[in-house]
Amino acid sequence: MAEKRVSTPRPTDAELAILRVLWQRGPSTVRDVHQVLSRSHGSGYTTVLKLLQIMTEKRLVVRDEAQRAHVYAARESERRTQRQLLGDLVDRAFGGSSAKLVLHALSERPASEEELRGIRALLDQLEKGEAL
Amino acid sequence: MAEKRVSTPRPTDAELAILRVLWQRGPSTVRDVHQVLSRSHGSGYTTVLKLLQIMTEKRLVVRDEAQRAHVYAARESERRTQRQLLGDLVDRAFGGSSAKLVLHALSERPASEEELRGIRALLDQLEKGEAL
DNA sequence: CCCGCGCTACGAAGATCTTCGTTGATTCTA
DNA sequence: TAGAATCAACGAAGATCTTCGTAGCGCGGG
Repeated sequence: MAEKRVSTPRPTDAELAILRVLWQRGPSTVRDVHQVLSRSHGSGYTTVLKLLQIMTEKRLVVRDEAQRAHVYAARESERRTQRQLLGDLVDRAFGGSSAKLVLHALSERPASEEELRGIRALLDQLEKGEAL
Repeated sequence: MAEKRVSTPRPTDAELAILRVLWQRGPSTVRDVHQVLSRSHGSGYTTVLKLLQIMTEKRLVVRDEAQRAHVYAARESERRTQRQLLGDLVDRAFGGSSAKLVLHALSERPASEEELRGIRALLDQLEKGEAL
């Protein structure tokens, strides 16, 4: 008897590239996604199609077959997926400490003034013990 | 003609598990690594050996063959590897914005008072325009 | 001296990922 | 309406990852 996947698996690199297009454009056809990706990626049409078919099986995306050109949409929000990926990385490489990760991230890639203000605001909230 | 890898590739999950043992224990034999991993992982001895051999080819680790039981050590520091993994994730999933990642990380997993102070200190430095 | 144990090396199998060619069906158009 | 364009489906190939069985070597104990 086959196991039933309880949660969506971690998207691979190619799958994440597709998800980013879907998050950015909203529900899209294979052609839509392919045209965006072909610029940066150079991947063929049927490659994108196959990926989307597999992602449908994996339940990373949902497919609307009402029209001849099926319309795909990301199943999980960008935000939620980012959190999952972060959680994975924290566990796999940072021993579970998100603060360590934050320090690395900030020292690696400078953020803008405005972004830093946003982080300070969040710190303030956290120190007040407020839940998010 | 084969291309010469200019930088070490991104470690896979299994490879990262081994690297974490090496970072924690320092230079170790296959047996050492295997004993640590077999508790949590259940992986066989020759599996760990094979991984370490491949990681040697990929230059993720260095091997000292002076003794009959070779001694392996991580080639890149834990810190540097963590930065690379973070940079990858920022590019692949966060559109290059490390600030977005920080916000997610902090709101996902609360940090301690002391850790928050560390982050504030770093923010101060960044706002003064100091390089790191 | 010789056997067995610990160790490396090798190769192969199975899984997953990524790619794309081909086929056949549907829709458009001249 | 016939041919062209568009599309989903399928399968297969090649790459990488992970696993482990087996072979072969050297060392140490009996």
